[in-house]
Amino acid sequence: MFRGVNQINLDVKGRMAIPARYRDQISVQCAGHLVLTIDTEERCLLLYPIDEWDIIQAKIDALPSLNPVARRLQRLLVGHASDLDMDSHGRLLIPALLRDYAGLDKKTILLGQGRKFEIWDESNWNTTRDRYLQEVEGEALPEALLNLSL
Amino acid sequence: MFRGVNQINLDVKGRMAIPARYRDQISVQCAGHLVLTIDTEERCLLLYPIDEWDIIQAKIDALPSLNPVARRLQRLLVGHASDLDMDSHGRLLIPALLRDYAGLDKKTILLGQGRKFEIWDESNWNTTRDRYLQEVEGEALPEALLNLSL
DNA sequence: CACAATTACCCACAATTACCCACTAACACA
DNA sequence: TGTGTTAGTGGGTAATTGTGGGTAATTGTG
Repeated sequence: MFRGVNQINLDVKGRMAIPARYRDQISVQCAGHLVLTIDTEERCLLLYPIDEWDIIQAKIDALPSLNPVARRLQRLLVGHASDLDMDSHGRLLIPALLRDYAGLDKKTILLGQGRKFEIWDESNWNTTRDRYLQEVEGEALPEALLNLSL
Repeated sequence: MFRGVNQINLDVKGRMAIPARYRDQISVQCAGHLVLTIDTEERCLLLYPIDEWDIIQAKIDALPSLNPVARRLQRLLVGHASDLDMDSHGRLLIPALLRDYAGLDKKTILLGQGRKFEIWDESNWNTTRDRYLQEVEGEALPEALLNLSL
């Protein structure tokens, strides 16, 4: 289970150094083999260990391909999915197209989200997070959440 | 069960010394392995023993991830959750991003809250506490609270 | 087939963090 | 009130991690 925020600087080549504390787990789980794709709701990227991605892609493939919503998901998610490998220093080269999609330049945020990571442009993340903090208050919570005691 | 207020000074490296009376329980319960995340209502931090946190994260993970409110909670809570270990002197290094979120500089408050702790900037805590004292007067209590005998 | 652009691999330095040690303050007990 | 013990605080050092950049190999393009 991945969690936690990390501020990471991309270098001029567009490489992102994965924080050391995640590397062991990534090496064990998927031998450093990851898949990066886009998030369809927000301008951020999703980073999956290959084994987790395979499960997701299987689900997407199983959707009825005549359904337009399903087709759209297939094109967006599978279409943008890129295979990445960590280099010897635990870095990932983020493909230029995906960098553009998420508006990444230098300062980026890596967000642990359980089975996957999210990658955000730092300023985009800050504004989005502040928006979330505002919105969470006073909104109708789904029933499952009402019983959540933190 | 943790309880009580403690005024604690962070040192220049951002470390917080856990009061000695809590250390034994923390060591026994979770071998000094804790998780720190943000509170979404107030600008303070929540500190959980790892076993308590695992329960919470499992609940959050189980929420439907297409529900926007659930997504937001996942991003805020899991996204900010950082693993911390007590050092040999019972201190925790508070990550810089979380320190910023809660506005911690030197004088901080550690608040025992049952299964977890809360960490506040001291002046923020004082104003918030005073506000609470004001608000409690004359407010309508939910039924569950009316039957509470203190 | 040659050239340019990109990518993979490697090395070097800078910054951060983990670990350890030392000092001071607080407290309990005689 | 003195003494011993524990807790709190500060900081030094070594190892690890983050960052930058060079060069060779590979790929794409004309």
